[in-house]
Amino acid sequence: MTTTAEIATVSATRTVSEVAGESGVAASAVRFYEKHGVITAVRTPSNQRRFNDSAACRIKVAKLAQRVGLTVREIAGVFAGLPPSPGPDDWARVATVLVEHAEARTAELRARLADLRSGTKLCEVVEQID
Amino acid sequence: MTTTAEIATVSATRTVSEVAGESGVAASAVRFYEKHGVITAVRTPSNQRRFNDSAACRIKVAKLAQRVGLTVREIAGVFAGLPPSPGPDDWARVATVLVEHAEARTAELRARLADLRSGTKLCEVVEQID
DNA sequence: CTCGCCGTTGAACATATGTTGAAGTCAAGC
DNA sequence: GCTTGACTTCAACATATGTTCAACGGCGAG
Repeated sequence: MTTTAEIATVSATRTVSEVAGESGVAASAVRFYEKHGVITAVRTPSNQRRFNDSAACRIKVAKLAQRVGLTVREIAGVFAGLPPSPGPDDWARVATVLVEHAEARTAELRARLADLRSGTKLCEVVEQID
Repeated sequence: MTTTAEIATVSATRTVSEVAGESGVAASAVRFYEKHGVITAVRTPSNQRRFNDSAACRIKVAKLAQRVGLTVREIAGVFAGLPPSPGPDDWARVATVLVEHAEARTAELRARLADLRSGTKLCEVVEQID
C-alpha cells in the first residue's frame, strides 16, 4: 500500500527554479548543492532535475551551517544519513549534530583563548615594571 | 622614559619565518595575513618585515576565529581596534567579541532550526494518514 | 669576494563556493 | 509547425584563502 503521505513525500516534483525560490538561493547554487551532495534529485525522462520537499529545507539548513563554519562537504556528510524525505525525528537529529558542531567549535575557541590568556608569554607581554 | 617592558613590547624583531614557526602557519600565510590586515609589520632598512610579539598570537586567534565562521576581513576588523602591543585587557575584549560572534551565530542556527521544525510545511512533511 | 641562506615581489596555481554565459534540448501554446 | 521559455551541460569568470615558483637583493661566514 501507498499512503497519500508517502506519495507526497516520495514524489519529487520541484524544479531547480522552484527549489531556488523556496530556499532563497540562485538556481546555479541549487545545481551546485546537488553536485556536492547537499541535495539529491531524480531526473525526468527529458533529463530535468526534480527535487522533493526536503530540498529547500536542506539548503536553508546548509546556509545556516555554513555560517557556523561548516564546509559544504561537511554538511553533505551530515545530511548523508538522512532518508530521502526526512521526518521530524530525522531533522531533530541533524539539528543536534549541527548545534553540537557549532558549540564544540565555540568551546574550542573559548578554551584556546583562555589558554592564550593564561599561558604567560603566549599572547601577553611580560608585565615587568623596571 | 622608556621601561624595559615598553622596549620589549614595542620593538618588532620577529621575521616572517619566526612568526610562522611560532604561530604554526606557513610563511606564505604570514605574508597573506599581513596583506589583509590581520597582522602588521615594520620594515628594516633592507625592506624585510619585522613583527612584534603579538603577531603570532593574532594569527593563532585568527585561525580559531575562522573555525567559527569569521572571514579574514572580519577578523582584521576585530583586530583593528587593537594597539600594536595589546595588553591582557585588550585581548580580553577581543576574546569577548569573538565568542559573542560565535554564540550569536550558534543562537541564530538554533533559532532558525527551531523555526524550520515548528513552521509546518517548511521542513516537515505534512503528517497525514490516508 | 664569493657562497649560501633569508628575505622580497609578483605571477601562477590550487581549492572552496558560487555566478554567468553559450549552445543545445524539450514541451507547451499559438 | 514555430516560437518561447525553462531546462541541460560545460566552460569561463569571480572571490576567498592560501601555496609555490622564479627572479632578485642583502648579509654573514669562510
